[in-house]
Amino acid sequence: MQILSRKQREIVQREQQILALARPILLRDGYQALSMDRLATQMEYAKGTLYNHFPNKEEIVAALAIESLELRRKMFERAALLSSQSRERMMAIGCACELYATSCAEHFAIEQLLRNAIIWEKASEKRQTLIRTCELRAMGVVAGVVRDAVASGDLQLPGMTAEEFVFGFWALTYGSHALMASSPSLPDIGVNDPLRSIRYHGWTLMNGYGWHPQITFADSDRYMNGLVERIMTDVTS
Amino acid sequence: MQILSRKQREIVQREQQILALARPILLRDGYQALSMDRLATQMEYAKGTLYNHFPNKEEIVAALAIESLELRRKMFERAALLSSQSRERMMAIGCACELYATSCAEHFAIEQLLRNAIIWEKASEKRQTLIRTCELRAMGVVAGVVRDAVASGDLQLPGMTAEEFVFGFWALTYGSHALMASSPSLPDIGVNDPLRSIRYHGWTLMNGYGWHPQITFADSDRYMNGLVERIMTDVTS
DNA sequence: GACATTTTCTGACGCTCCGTCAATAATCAG
DNA sequence: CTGATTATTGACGGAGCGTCAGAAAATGTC
Repeated sequence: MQILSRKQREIVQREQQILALARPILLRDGYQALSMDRLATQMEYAKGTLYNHFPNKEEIVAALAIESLELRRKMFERAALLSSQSRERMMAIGCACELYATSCAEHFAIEQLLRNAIIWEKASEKRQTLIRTCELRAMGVVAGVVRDAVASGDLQLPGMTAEEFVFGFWALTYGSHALMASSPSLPDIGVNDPLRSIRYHGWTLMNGYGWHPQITFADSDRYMNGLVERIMTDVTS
Repeated sequence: MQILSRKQREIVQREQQILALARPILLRDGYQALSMDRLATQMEYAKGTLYNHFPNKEEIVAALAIESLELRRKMFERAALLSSQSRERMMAIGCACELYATSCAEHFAIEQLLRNAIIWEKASEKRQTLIRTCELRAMGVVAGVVRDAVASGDLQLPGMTAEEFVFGFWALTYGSHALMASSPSLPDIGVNDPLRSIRYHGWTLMNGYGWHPQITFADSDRYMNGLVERIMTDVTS
Protein backbone atom coordinates (compact mmCIF):
# COMPACT_ATOMS: atom_id res chain seq x y z
CA MET A 1 0.00 0.00 0.00
CA GLN A 2 1.60 3.19 -1.16
CA ILE A 3 0.36 6.67 -0.67
CA LEU A 4 -0.24 8.29 -4.01
CA SER A 5 0.76 11.84 -4.75
CA ARG A 6 -1.78 14.33 -6.00
CA LYS A 7 -0.49 13.78 -9.53
CA GLN A 8 -0.73 10.01 -9.25
CA ARG A 9 -4.27 10.19 -7.94
CA GLU A 10 -5.08 12.50 -10.82
CA ILE A 11 -3.84 9.91 -13.29
CA VAL A 12 -5.77 7.05 -11.74
CA GLN A 13 -8.88 9.16 -11.76
CA ARG A 14 -8.38 10.13 -15.38
CA GLU A 15 -8.37 6.51 -16.42
CA GLN A 16 -11.89 6.20 -15.04
CA GLN A 17 -12.81 9.41 -16.78
CA ILE A 18 -11.69 8.03 -20.11
CA LEU A 19 -13.74 4.89 -19.66
CA ALA A 20 -16.76 6.83 -18.47
CA LEU A 21 -16.56 8.99 -21.56
CA ALA A 22 -15.87 6.16 -23.97
CA ARG A 23 -18.68 3.88 -22.86
CA PRO A 24 -21.64 6.01 -23.98
CA ILE A 25 -19.95 6.80 -27.28
CA LEU A 26 -19.37 3.13 -27.90
CA LEU A 27 -22.96 2.31 -27.06
CA ARG A 28 -24.70 5.10 -28.84
CA ASP A 29 -22.61 5.22 -32.00
CA GLY A 30 -20.66 1.98 -32.12
CA TYR A 31 -17.04 1.03 -32.29
CA GLN A 32 -16.25 2.91 -35.49
CA ALA A 33 -17.51 6.13 -33.98
CA LEU A 34 -15.12 5.87 -31.04
CA SER A 35 -12.23 7.97 -32.29
CA MET A 36 -9.15 8.66 -30.23
CA ASP A 37 -8.96 12.20 -31.58
CA ARG A 38 -12.50 13.01 -30.63
CA LEU A 39 -12.15 11.29 -27.28
CA ALA A 40 -9.08 13.40 -26.55
CA THR A 41 -10.86 16.58 -27.57
CA GLN A 42 -13.80 15.78 -25.34
CA MET A 43 -11.45 14.98 -22.48
CA GLU A 44 -9.62 18.27 -23.10
CA TYR A 45 -6.33 16.42 -23.15
CA ALA A 46 -3.96 15.74 -26.00
CA LYS A 47 -4.16 12.45 -27.81
CA GLY A 48 -0.73 11.46 -26.55
CA THR A 49 -2.02 11.54 -22.99
CA LEU A 50 -4.72 9.05 -23.91
CA TYR A 51 -2.06 6.78 -25.28
CA ASN A 52 -0.24 6.97 -21.94
CA HIS A 53 -3.22 5.21 -20.42
CA PHE A 54 -4.15 2.77 -23.18
CA PRO A 55 -1.72 1.55 -25.85
CA ASN A 56 -4.51 1.40 -28.42
CA LYS A 57 -8.21 1.80 -28.96
CA GLU A 58 -8.95 -1.86 -28.47
CA GLU A 59 -7.58 -1.79 -24.95
CA ILE A 60 -10.22 0.75 -23.99
CA VAL A 61 -12.91 -1.59 -25.24
CA ALA A 62 -11.28 -4.48 -23.38
CA ALA A 63 -11.18 -2.45 -20.18
CA LEU A 64 -14.86 -1.65 -20.54
CA ALA A 65 -15.62 -5.29 -21.24
CA ILE A 66 -13.92 -6.31 -18.02
CA GLU A 67 -16.21 -3.98 -16.09
CA SER A 68 -19.17 -5.56 -17.86
CA LEU A 69 -18.01 -9.12 -17.22
CA GLU A 70 -17.55 -8.27 -13.55
CA LEU A 71 -21.09 -6.98 -13.36
CA ARG A 72 -22.44 -10.14 -14.90
CA ARG A 73 -20.46 -12.33 -12.54
CA LYS A 74 -21.83 -10.41 -9.58
CA MET A 75 -25.36 -10.81 -10.90
CA PHE A 76 -24.76 -14.54 -11.30
CA GLU A 77 -23.43 -14.85 -7.79
CA ARG A 78 -26.39 -13.07 -6.31
CA ALA A 79 -28.83 -15.06 -8.40
CA ALA A 80 -27.24 -18.30 -7.25
CA LEU A 81 -27.96 -17.34 -3.64
CA LEU A 82 -31.63 -16.56 -4.14
CA SER A 83 -32.84 -20.03 -3.30
CA SER A 84 -31.70 -23.20 -1.62
CA GLN A 85 -33.27 -25.42 -4.26
CA SER A 86 -30.81 -26.24 -7.05
CA ARG A 87 -33.27 -25.92 -9.89
CA GLU A 88 -34.52 -22.56 -8.72
CA ARG A 89 -30.95 -21.35 -8.39
CA MET A 90 -30.28 -22.32 -11.98
CA MET A 91 -33.44 -20.64 -13.15
CA ALA A 92 -32.48 -17.52 -11.23
CA ILE A 93 -29.19 -17.46 -13.10
CA GLY A 94 -31.17 -17.75 -16.32
CA CYS A 95 -33.19 -14.73 -15.23
CA ALA A 96 -29.98 -12.89 -14.44
CA CYS A 97 -28.82 -13.60 -17.99
CA GLU A 98 -32.02 -12.19 -19.37
CA LEU A 99 -31.82 -9.15 -17.13
CA TYR A 100 -28.22 -8.57 -18.07
CA ALA A 101 -28.92 -8.71 -21.78
CA THR A 102 -32.04 -6.54 -21.61
CA SER A 103 -31.67 -4.06 -18.77
CA CYS A 104 -27.90 -3.87 -19.10
CA ALA A 105 -27.91 -4.03 -22.88
CA GLU A 106 -24.95 -1.64 -23.01
CA HIS A 107 -22.83 -4.17 -21.17
CA PHE A 108 -23.97 -7.07 -23.28
CA ALA A 109 -23.18 -5.09 -26.43
CA ILE A 110 -19.64 -4.41 -25.26
CA GLU A 111 -19.11 -8.05 -24.41
CA GLN A 112 -20.17 -8.92 -27.92
CA LEU A 113 -17.80 -6.35 -29.35
CA LEU A 114 -14.97 -8.14 -27.61
CA ARG A 115 -15.85 -11.35 -29.41
CA ASN A 116 -14.60 -9.64 -32.53
CA ALA A 117 -11.26 -11.12 -33.49
CA ILE A 118 -9.58 -7.81 -34.24
CA ILE A 119 -10.38 -6.27 -30.89
CA TRP A 120 -9.51 -9.40 -28.97
CA GLU A 121 -6.18 -9.87 -30.69
CA LYS A 122 -5.03 -6.31 -30.16
CA ALA A 123 -5.83 -6.39 -26.46
CA SER A 124 -2.85 -6.84 -24.14
CA GLU A 125 -1.89 -10.22 -22.76
CA LYS A 126 -2.69 -8.94 -19.29
CA ARG A 127 -6.25 -7.94 -20.11
CA GLN A 128 -6.78 -11.11 -22.12
CA THR A 129 -6.00 -13.28 -19.12
CA LEU A 130 -8.08 -11.01 -16.92
CA ILE A 131 -11.03 -11.53 -19.24
CA ARG A 132 -10.49 -15.27 -19.30
CA THR A 133 -10.47 -15.28 -15.52
CA CYS A 134 -13.76 -13.40 -15.47
CA GLU A 135 -15.30 -15.95 -17.79
CA LEU A 136 -13.86 -18.81 -15.79
CA ARG A 137 -15.31 -17.46 -12.58
CA ALA A 138 -18.75 -16.93 -14.07
CA MET A 139 -18.64 -20.47 -15.39
CA GLY A 140 -17.52 -21.60 -11.94
CA VAL A 141 -20.57 -20.09 -10.29
CA VAL A 142 -22.98 -21.86 -12.61
CA ALA A 143 -21.08 -25.14 -12.66
CA GLY A 144 -21.13 -24.98 -8.86
CA VAL A 145 -24.91 -24.91 -8.88
CA VAL A 146 -24.92 -27.89 -11.22
CA ARG A 147 -22.55 -29.82 -8.97
CA ASP A 148 -24.71 -29.05 -5.96
CA ALA A 149 -27.70 -30.33 -7.87
CA VAL A 150 -25.86 -33.56 -8.63
CA ALA A 151 -24.73 -33.88 -5.03
CA SER A 152 -28.24 -33.41 -3.70
CA GLY A 153 -29.65 -35.94 -6.13
CA ASP A 154 -31.78 -33.40 -8.04
CA LEU A 155 -29.87 -34.05 -11.26
CA GLN A 156 -27.86 -36.74 -12.96
CA LEU A 157 -25.21 -35.68 -15.47
CA PRO A 158 -25.42 -37.80 -18.63
CA GLY A 159 -21.76 -38.47 -19.35
CA MET A 160 -20.56 -34.91 -19.54
CA THR A 161 -18.75 -32.54 -17.22
CA ALA A 162 -20.68 -29.91 -15.27
CA GLU A 163 -19.06 -27.30 -17.50
CA GLU A 164 -20.17 -29.03 -20.67
CA PHE A 165 -23.64 -29.17 -19.19
CA VAL A 166 -23.53 -25.44 -18.47
CA PHE A 167 -22.22 -24.76 -21.96
CA GLY A 168 -25.58 -25.74 -23.38
CA PHE A 169 -27.38 -23.09 -21.36
CA TRP A 170 -24.67 -20.58 -22.09
CA ALA A 171 -25.04 -21.21 -25.82
CA LEU A 172 -28.83 -21.00 -25.57
CA THR A 173 -28.89 -17.69 -23.72
CA TYR A 174 -25.93 -16.09 -25.44
CA GLY A 175 -27.17 -17.22 -28.83
CA SER A 176 -30.68 -15.93 -28.31
CA HIS A 177 -29.58 -12.52 -27.11
CA ALA A 178 -26.99 -12.21 -29.84
CA LEU A 179 -29.61 -13.10 -32.44
CA MET A 180 -32.10 -10.69 -30.93
CA ALA A 181 -29.57 -7.89 -31.00
CA SER A 182 -28.53 -8.54 -34.58
CA SER A 183 -31.79 -9.67 -36.17
CA PRO A 184 -34.29 -6.92 -35.39
CA SER A 185 -36.76 -8.56 -37.73
CA LEU A 186 -37.37 -11.67 -35.63
CA PRO A 187 -41.09 -10.91 -35.27
CA ASP A 188 -41.36 -10.77 -39.06
CA ILE A 189 -39.97 -14.30 -39.18
CA GLY A 190 -42.64 -15.49 -36.75
CA VAL A 191 -40.69 -15.25 -33.50
CA ASN A 192 -43.05 -12.93 -31.68
CA ASP A 193 -41.74 -13.21 -28.15
CA PRO A 194 -38.18 -14.48 -28.26
CA LEU A 195 -37.49 -13.88 -24.57
CA ARG A 196 -40.45 -15.91 -23.44
CA SER A 197 -39.66 -18.68 -25.86
CA ILE A 198 -36.08 -18.88 -24.64
CA ARG A 199 -37.22 -19.19 -21.05
CA TYR A 200 -39.38 -22.12 -22.05
CA HIS A 201 -36.54 -23.70 -23.94
CA GLY A 202 -34.26 -23.39 -20.95
CA TRP A 203 -36.79 -25.00 -18.66
CA THR A 204 -37.57 -27.73 -21.13
CA LEU A 205 -33.89 -28.48 -21.36
CA MET A 206 -33.74 -28.83 -17.58
CA ASN A 207 -36.85 -30.99 -17.68
CA GLY A 208 -35.25 -33.07 -20.41
CA TYR A 209 -32.28 -33.77 -18.16
CA GLY A 210 -34.68 -34.71 -15.38
CA TRP A 211 -33.64 -31.85 -13.17
CA HIS A 212 -35.90 -32.09 -10.14
CA PRO A 213 -38.48 -30.63 -9.57
CA GLN A 214 -39.96 -30.72 -13.07
CA ILE A 215 -41.90 -27.66 -14.15
CA THR A 216 -44.91 -27.80 -16.43
CA PHE A 217 -45.78 -25.01 -18.80
CA ALA A 218 -48.98 -24.48 -16.86
CA ASP A 219 -47.11 -23.00 -13.85
CA SER A 220 -44.25 -21.60 -15.84
CA ASP A 221 -45.56 -18.13 -16.60
CA ARG A 222 -46.77 -17.50 -13.10
CA TYR A 223 -43.64 -19.05 -11.67
CA MET A 224 -41.51 -16.94 -13.90
CA ASN A 225 -43.14 -13.69 -12.99
CA GLY A 226 -42.65 -14.26 -9.27
CA LEU A 227 -39.05 -15.32 -9.71
CA VAL A 228 -38.19 -12.55 -12.13
CA GLU A 229 -39.57 -9.95 -9.77
CA ARG A 230 -37.57 -11.29 -6.87
CA ILE A 231 -34.41 -11.34 -8.91
CA MET A 232 -35.09 -7.96 -10.44
CA THR A 233 -35.32 -6.30 -7.06
CA ASP A 234 -32.49 -8.30 -5.58
CA VAL A 235 -29.92 -8.44 -8.33
CA THR A 236 -30.18 -4.89 -9.57
CA SER A 237 -29.94 -3.21 -6.20
CA MET B 1 -34.23 -12.04 -71.08
CA GLN B 2 -31.79 -9.77 -72.79
CA ILE B 3 -28.72 -10.75 -74.67
CA LEU B 4 -25.68 -9.22 -73.09
CA SER B 5 -22.93 -7.67 -75.13
CA ARG B 6 -19.35 -8.78 -74.67
CA LYS B 7 -18.74 -5.80 -72.46
CA GLN B 8 -21.75 -6.48 -70.31
CA ARG B 9 -20.78 -10.11 -69.84
CA GLU B 10 -17.32 -8.94 -68.90
CA ILE B 11 -18.78 -6.75 -66.18
CA VAL B 12 -20.97 -9.47 -64.75
CA GLN B 13 -18.02 -11.78 -64.70
CA ARG B 14 -15.84 -9.23 -62.97
CA GLU B 15 -18.30 -9.00 -60.14
CA GLN B 16 -17.73 -12.69 -59.46
CA GLN B 17 -14.03 -12.13 -59.74
CA ILE B 18 -14.14 -9.44 -57.06
CA LEU B 19 -16.05 -11.70 -54.70
CA ALA B 20 -13.79 -14.65 -55.40
CA LEU B 21 -10.79 -12.51 -54.59
CA ALA B 22 -12.29 -10.87 -51.54
CA ARG B 23 -13.49 -14.04 -49.82
CA PRO B 24 -10.12 -15.61 -49.05
CA ILE B 25 -8.73 -12.26 -47.88
CA LEU B 26 -11.66 -11.80 -45.56
CA LEU B 27 -11.26 -15.29 -44.18
CA ARG B 28 -7.52 -15.43 -43.82
CA ASP B 29 -6.91 -11.93 -42.56
CA GLY B 30 -10.26 -10.58 -41.41
CA TYR B 31 -12.39 -7.62 -42.25
CA GLN B 32 -9.79 -4.98 -41.43
CA ALA B 33 -7.35 -6.54 -43.84
CA LEU B 34 -9.78 -6.28 -46.74
CA SER B 35 -8.68 -3.00 -48.31
CA MET B 36 -10.26 -1.57 -51.41
CA ASP B 37 -6.90 -0.28 -52.60
CA ARG B 38 -5.23 -3.66 -52.29
CA LEU B 39 -8.23 -5.42 -53.77
CA ALA B 40 -8.06 -3.11 -56.78
CA THR B 41 -4.34 -3.67 -57.19
CA GLN B 42 -4.79 -7.42 -57.06
CA MET B 43 -7.61 -7.18 -59.57
CA GLU B 44 -5.41 -5.05 -61.81
CA TYR B 45 -8.21 -2.50 -62.05
CA ALA B 46 -8.47 0.99 -60.66
CA LYS B 47 -10.25 1.55 -57.40
CA GLY B 48 -12.97 3.51 -59.13
CA THR B 49 -13.95 0.44 -61.12
CA LEU B 50 -14.45 -1.48 -57.91
CA TYR B 51 -16.76 1.24 -56.75
CA ASN B 52 -18.77 0.85 -59.93
CA HIS B 53 -19.65 -2.63 -58.75
CA PHE B 54 -20.06 -2.07 -55.02
CA PRO B 55 -20.86 1.30 -53.46
CA ASN B 56 -18.76 0.47 -50.41
CA LYS B 57 -16.73 -2.20 -48.70
CA GLU B 58 -19.61 -3.44 -46.61
CA GLU B 59 -21.61 -4.32 -49.70
CA ILE B 60 -18.92 -6.77 -50.72
CA VAL B 61 -19.20 -8.49 -47.38
CA ALA B 62 -22.98 -8.50 -47.68
CA ALA B 63 -22.77 -10.05 -51.15
CA LEU B 64 -20.49 -12.78 -49.82
CA ALA B 65 -22.83 -13.34 -46.90
CA ILE B 66 -25.72 -13.91 -49.27
CA GLU B 67 -23.75 -16.64 -51.00
CA SER B 68 -23.10 -18.21 -47.61
CA LEU B 69 -26.71 -17.98 -46.50
CA GLU B 70 -27.78 -19.61 -49.74
CA LEU B 71 -25.39 -22.49 -49.12
CA ARG B 72 -26.79 -23.02 -45.65
CA ARG B 73 -30.34 -22.97 -46.87
CA LYS B 74 -29.50 -25.59 -49.47
CA MET B 75 -27.86 -27.75 -46.82
CA PHE B 76 -30.96 -27.41 -44.65
CA GLU B 77 -33.23 -28.37 -47.50
CA ARG B 78 -31.22 -31.44 -48.31
CA ALA B 79 -30.99 -32.44 -44.67
CA ALA B 80 -34.75 -32.12 -44.27
CA LEU B 81 -35.21 -34.67 -47.07
CA LEU B 82 -32.91 -37.31 -45.61
CA SER B 83 -35.61 -39.10 -43.68
CA SER B 84 -39.35 -39.45 -43.52
CA GLN B 85 -39.41 -39.43 -39.73
CA SER B 86 -39.86 -35.91 -38.35
CA ARG B 87 -37.42 -36.24 -35.50
CA GLU B 88 -34.69 -37.61 -37.72
CA ARG B 89 -35.27 -34.79 -40.15
CA MET B 90 -34.79 -32.26 -37.37
CA MET B 91 -31.66 -34.00 -36.18
CA ALA B 92 -30.34 -34.02 -39.72
CA ILE B 93 -30.79 -30.26 -39.83
CA GLY B 94 -28.87 -30.05 -36.59
CA CYS B 95 -26.08 -32.02 -38.21
CA ALA B 96 -26.20 -29.69 -41.18
CA CYS B 97 -25.71 -26.78 -38.78
CA GLU B 98 -22.72 -28.46 -37.27
CA LEU B 99 -21.29 -29.28 -40.66
CA TYR B 100 -21.85 -25.76 -41.87
CA ALA B 101 -20.09 -24.21 -38.90
CA THR B 102 -17.17 -26.62 -38.95
CA SER B 103 -16.52 -27.72 -42.52
CA CYS B 104 -17.71 -24.43 -44.00
CA ALA B 105 -16.22 -22.30 -41.24
CA GLU B 106 -15.42 -19.60 -43.79
CA HIS B 107 -19.09 -19.16 -44.54
CA PHE B 108 -20.10 -19.15 -40.91
CA ALA B 109 -17.45 -16.52 -40.17
CA ILE B 110 -18.80 -14.24 -42.89
CA GLU B 111 -22.32 -14.65 -41.60
CA GLN B 112 -21.11 -13.58 -38.19
CA LEU B 113 -19.36 -10.59 -39.68
CA LEU B 114 -22.69 -9.46 -41.06
CA ARG B 115 -24.18 -9.47 -37.58
CA ASN B 116 -21.94 -6.50 -36.92
CA ALA B 117 -24.03 -3.36 -36.80
CA ILE B 118 -21.69 -1.25 -38.92
CA ILE B 119 -21.56 -3.67 -41.80
CA TRP B 120 -25.26 -4.37 -41.68
CA GLU B 121 -26.25 -0.72 -41.62
CA LYS B 122 -24.04 0.26 -44.54
CA ALA B 123 -25.39 -2.50 -46.73
CA SER B 124 -27.93 -1.44 -49.34
CA GLU B 125 -31.64 -1.77 -48.75
CA LYS B 126 -31.78 -4.27 -51.58
CA ARG B 127 -29.21 -6.61 -50.10
CA GLN B 128 -30.70 -6.23 -46.65
CA THR B 129 -34.07 -7.50 -47.82
CA LEU B 130 -32.34 -10.23 -49.80
CA ILE B 131 -30.58 -11.36 -46.64
CA ARG B 132 -33.81 -11.27 -44.67
CA THR B 133 -35.44 -13.40 -47.33
CA CYS B 134 -32.63 -15.94 -47.07
CA GLU B 135 -33.10 -16.11 -43.32
CA LEU B 136 -36.84 -16.37 -43.68
CA ARG B 137 -36.54 -19.25 -46.09
CA ALA B 138 -34.10 -21.15 -43.90
CA MET B 139 -36.46 -20.65 -40.99
CA GLY B 140 -39.30 -21.84 -43.21
CA VAL B 141 -37.56 -25.11 -43.96
CA VAL B 142 -37.05 -25.92 -40.28
CA ALA B 143 -40.46 -24.66 -39.19
CA GLY B 144 -41.92 -26.85 -41.91
CA VAL B 145 -40.36 -29.92 -40.34
CA VAL B 146 -41.79 -28.89 -36.97
CA ARG B 147 -45.24 -28.43 -38.47
CA ASP B 148 -45.04 -31.83 -40.10
CA ALA B 149 -44.10 -33.30 -36.74
CA VAL B 150 -47.12 -31.69 -35.14
CA ALA B 151 -49.37 -32.85 -37.97
CA SER B 152 -48.16 -36.42 -37.68
CA GLY B 153 -48.61 -36.42 -33.92
CA ASP B 154 -44.90 -36.82 -33.14
CA LEU B 155 -44.80 -33.49 -31.33
CA GLN B 156 -47.08 -31.12 -29.45
CA LEU B 157 -46.18 -27.43 -29.43
CA PRO B 158 -46.49 -25.99 -25.92
CA GLY B 159 -48.17 -22.65 -26.57
CA MET B 160 -45.67 -21.25 -29.00
CA THR B 161 -45.44 -20.87 -32.74
CA ALA B 162 -43.39 -23.30 -34.80
CA GLU B 163 -40.96 -20.44 -35.41
CA GLU B 164 -40.55 -19.71 -31.72
CA PHE B 165 -39.92 -23.39 -31.22
CA VAL B 166 -37.24 -23.35 -33.90
CA PHE B 167 -35.74 -20.21 -32.41
CA GLY B 168 -34.57 -22.23 -29.42
CA PHE B 169 -32.58 -24.61 -31.59
CA TRP B 170 -31.31 -21.73 -33.66
CA ALA B 171 -30.07 -19.96 -30.54
CA LEU B 172 -28.51 -23.14 -29.23
CA THR B 173 -26.58 -23.94 -32.39
CA TYR B 174 -25.73 -20.39 -33.35
CA GLY B 175 -24.69 -19.56 -29.80
CA SER B 176 -22.48 -22.58 -29.43
CA HIS B 177 -20.66 -22.06 -32.70
CA ALA B 178 -20.26 -18.35 -32.06
CA LEU B 179 -18.84 -19.08 -28.62
CA MET B 180 -16.53 -21.74 -30.01
CA ALA B 181 -15.25 -19.36 -32.63
CA SER B 182 -14.65 -16.52 -30.20
CA SER B 183 -13.60 -18.38 -27.05
CA PRO B 184 -10.71 -20.57 -28.10
CA SER B 185 -10.07 -21.41 -24.47
CA LEU B 186 -13.25 -23.41 -23.90
CA PRO B 187 -11.30 -26.57 -23.01
CA ASP B 188 -9.49 -24.59 -20.30
CA ILE B 189 -12.87 -23.74 -18.81
CA GLY B 190 -13.80 -27.40 -18.68
CA VAL B 191 -15.75 -27.68 -21.93
CA ASN B 192 -13.70 -30.41 -23.53
CA ASP B 193 -15.94 -31.44 -26.40
CA PRO B 194 -18.35 -28.56 -27.11
CA LEU B 195 -19.70 -30.08 -30.33
CA ARG B 196 -20.65 -33.34 -28.70
CA SER B 197 -22.20 -31.57 -25.76
CA ILE B 198 -24.30 -29.36 -28.01
CA ARG B 199 -25.62 -32.39 -29.87
CA TYR B 200 -26.71 -33.86 -26.57
CA HIS B 201 -28.35 -30.63 -25.53
CA GLY B 202 -30.26 -30.46 -28.78
CA TRP B 203 -31.52 -33.98 -28.38
CA THR B 204 -32.40 -33.47 -24.76
CA LEU B 205 -34.37 -30.42 -25.73
CA MET B 206 -36.32 -32.50 -28.24
CA ASN B 207 -36.81 -35.19 -25.60
CA GLY B 208 -37.98 -32.50 -23.19
CA TYR B 209 -40.68 -31.46 -25.62
CA GLY B 210 -41.66 -35.09 -26.01
CA TRP B 211 -40.69 -35.24 -29.66
CA HIS B 212 -41.30 -38.83 -30.66
CA PRO B 213 -39.33 -41.10 -30.81
CA GLN B 214 -37.31 -40.32 -27.68
CA ILE B 215 -33.60 -40.99 -27.85
CA THR B 216 -31.55 -42.15 -24.88
CA PHE B 217 -27.92 -41.25 -24.46
CA ALA B 218 -27.07 -44.90 -24.75
CA ASP B 219 -27.86 -44.97 -28.50
CA SER B 220 -27.03 -41.37 -29.13
CA ASP B 221 -23.36 -41.67 -30.04
CA ARG B 222 -23.86 -44.60 -32.34
CA TYR B 223 -26.98 -43.02 -33.78
CA MET B 224 -25.15 -39.80 -34.33
CA ASN B 225 -22.25 -41.32 -36.15
CA GLY B 226 -24.51 -43.11 -38.61
CA LEU B 227 -26.61 -40.03 -39.25
CA VAL B 228 -23.65 -37.68 -39.51
CA GLU B 229 -22.00 -39.89 -42.07
CA ARG B 230 -25.13 -40.07 -44.16
CA ILE B 231 -25.55 -36.34 -44.05
CA MET B 232 -21.88 -35.67 -44.64
CA THR B 233 -21.89 -37.63 -47.86
CA ASP B 234 -25.25 -36.37 -48.98
CA VAL B 235 -25.21 -32.73 -48.06
CA THR B 236 -21.68 -31.90 -49.13
CA SER B 237 -21.88 -33.49 -52.54
C1' DG C 1 -14.64 4.97 -92.09
C1' DA C 2 -15.48 9.38 -89.58
C1' DC C 3 -17.59 11.59 -86.11
C1' DA C 4 -20.82 12.07 -82.03
C1' DT C 5 -22.59 10.18 -77.90
C1' DT C 6 -22.77 7.23 -74.26
C1' DT C 7 -20.56 4.24 -71.15
C1' DT C 8 -16.68 2.76 -68.59
C1' DC C 9 -12.30 3.40 -66.42
C1' DT C 10 -8.73 5.83 -63.95
C1' DG C 11 -5.92 7.51 -60.16
C1' DA C 12 -4.94 11.80 -57.80
C1' DC C 13 -7.33 14.15 -54.16
C1' DG C 14 -9.72 15.31 -49.74
C1' DC C 15 -10.80 13.54 -45.62
C1' DT C 16 -10.52 10.86 -41.35
C1' DC C 17 -8.27 8.11 -38.27
C1' DC C 18 -4.46 5.64 -35.79
C1' DG C 19 -0.30 5.62 -33.28
C1' DT C 20 4.53 7.96 -32.71
C1' DC C 21 7.90 10.93 -30.95
C1' DA C 22 10.72 14.97 -30.37
C1' DA C 23 10.02 18.99 -27.99
C1' DT C 24 7.98 21.25 -24.10
C1' DA C 25 6.06 21.70 -19.48
C1' DA C 26 5.35 20.07 -14.87
C1' DT C 27 6.93 17.71 -10.86
C1' DC C 28 10.20 16.05 -7.66
C1' DA C 29 14.56 15.22 -4.96
C1' DG C 30 18.45 16.99 -2.87
C1' DC D 1 17.27 26.71 -6.57
C1' DT D 2 18.64 23.31 -9.91
C1' DG D 3 19.23 19.22 -12.27
C1' DA D 4 16.75 14.91 -13.16
C1' DT D 5 12.70 12.57 -13.88
C1' DT D 6 8.15 12.22 -15.38
C1' DA D 7 4.03 13.80 -17.89
C1' DT D 8 1.93 16.32 -21.75
C1' DT D 9 1.51 18.03 -26.24
C1' DG D 10 0.26 18.19 -31.08
C1' DA D 11 2.43 18.01 -35.59
C1' DC D 12 3.59 14.19 -38.47
C1' DG D 13 3.77 9.79 -41.21
C1' DG D 14 1.11 6.38 -42.95
C1' DA D 15 -3.04 3.97 -44.38
C1' DG D 16 -7.60 3.54 -45.79
C1' DC D 17 -12.27 5.10 -47.73
C1' DG D 18 -14.94 7.14 -51.14
C1' DT D 19 -15.17 10.92 -54.97
C1' DC D 20 -14.98 12.96 -59.33
C1' DA D 21 -13.12 15.36 -63.34
C1' DG D 22 -11.05 13.94 -67.13
C1' DA D 23 -9.17 10.04 -70.22
C1' DA D 24 -10.29 6.01 -72.75
C1' DA D 25 -13.18 2.71 -74.77
C1' DA D 26 -17.46 1.20 -76.62
C1' DT D 27 -21.47 2.07 -79.12
C1' DG D 28 -24.46 4.45 -82.34
C1' DT D 29 -25.19 7.23 -86.66
C1' DC D 30 -24.50 8.65 -91.22
